[in-house]
Amino acid sequence: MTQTAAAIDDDRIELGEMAGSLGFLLRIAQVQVFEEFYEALSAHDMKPGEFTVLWVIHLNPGLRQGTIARALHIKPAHMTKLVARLVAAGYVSRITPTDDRRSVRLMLTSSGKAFVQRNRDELINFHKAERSRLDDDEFEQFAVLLRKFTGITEARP
Amino acid sequence: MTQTAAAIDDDRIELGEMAGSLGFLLRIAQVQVFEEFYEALSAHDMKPGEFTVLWVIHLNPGLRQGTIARALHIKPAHMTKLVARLVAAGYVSRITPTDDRRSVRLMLTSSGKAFVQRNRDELINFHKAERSRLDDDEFEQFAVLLRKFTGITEARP
DNA sequence: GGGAAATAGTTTCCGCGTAAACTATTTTCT
DNA sequence: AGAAAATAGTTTACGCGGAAACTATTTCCC
Repeated sequence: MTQTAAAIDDDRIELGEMAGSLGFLLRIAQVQVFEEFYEALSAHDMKPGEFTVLWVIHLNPGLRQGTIARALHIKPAHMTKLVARLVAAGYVSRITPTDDRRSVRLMLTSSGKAFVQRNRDELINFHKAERSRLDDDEFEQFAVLLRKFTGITEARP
Repeated sequence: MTQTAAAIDDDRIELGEMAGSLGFLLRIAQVQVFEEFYEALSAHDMKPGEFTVLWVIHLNPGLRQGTIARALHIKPAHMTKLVARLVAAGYVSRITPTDDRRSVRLMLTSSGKAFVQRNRDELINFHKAERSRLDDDEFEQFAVLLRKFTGITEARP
């Protein structure tokens, strides 16, 4: 019997083995991070996925739209719309190269560069140790394990 | 200049400091876990959030719907629909207690109990070390850090 | 060279999850 | 007691993200 005391009194919830489930824990963690991100960024009217794409274009100008989508686990259908928003916002320009007219290569506009420059610290590193329940060492270890778990190394293998 | 080589050759993406962003890493990790979960569970026609709720009801029968929602970071509006699906599937019954007729308390039906019993291992512990890139120690350490990061201890504080 | 297959991206349509407004009930305050 | 405020959950309307089908272009291969 895993069952715990009656629990009809509220706000005392037994999670049991669920507290050992990575799927569950990751979902909660992600929601929390997302909420913080939103709080910090809603002023800029930009969503996490959008800034991530902006950032990757910043570091890899001229990459094909689909390549970025694959790396960030964004589905093509969504990528089309996401890029359209960034273009509409004036941050990104799409270039169809002559050697493969099916594809689209992405660049930052000067406005996009300025935005990334202006917000890089706030948006990328706002998850510093001091703002979380982890100390510096734990924070770093956490990031290491996340990278290993996801298969992300410093540069894509 | 953080910028890396031209990168017009595809499939070699520079993530830069993004690889140190918890928000980014958590998103990728969550997508991967979600995909595995789906693969394993689409046969049962059940989504992660739904099973989580089923599980929590299993461990805490008679809890109020809103209490569960808060603990699992599910918004009330969504909770209503999610519970409706579980009721429609015959797994959950809703009880309006006489002492507070605004509230709804949730119980598993016998069918719901059977479902949880039948699928608990597959659905909760399918993320064992052998299936991930982490070894046993790393896996456990990862879970510990996730719990600390999210503020989830064995029993809700 | 020319049709078949593959590739890049887009469009259409749909479900999940949310915010905001709403209903019903209970609690608080005077 | 009775009005005002708080609480529980629902309904409505909407945006994000995805699957499937589609268009355009390029590559394969006979």
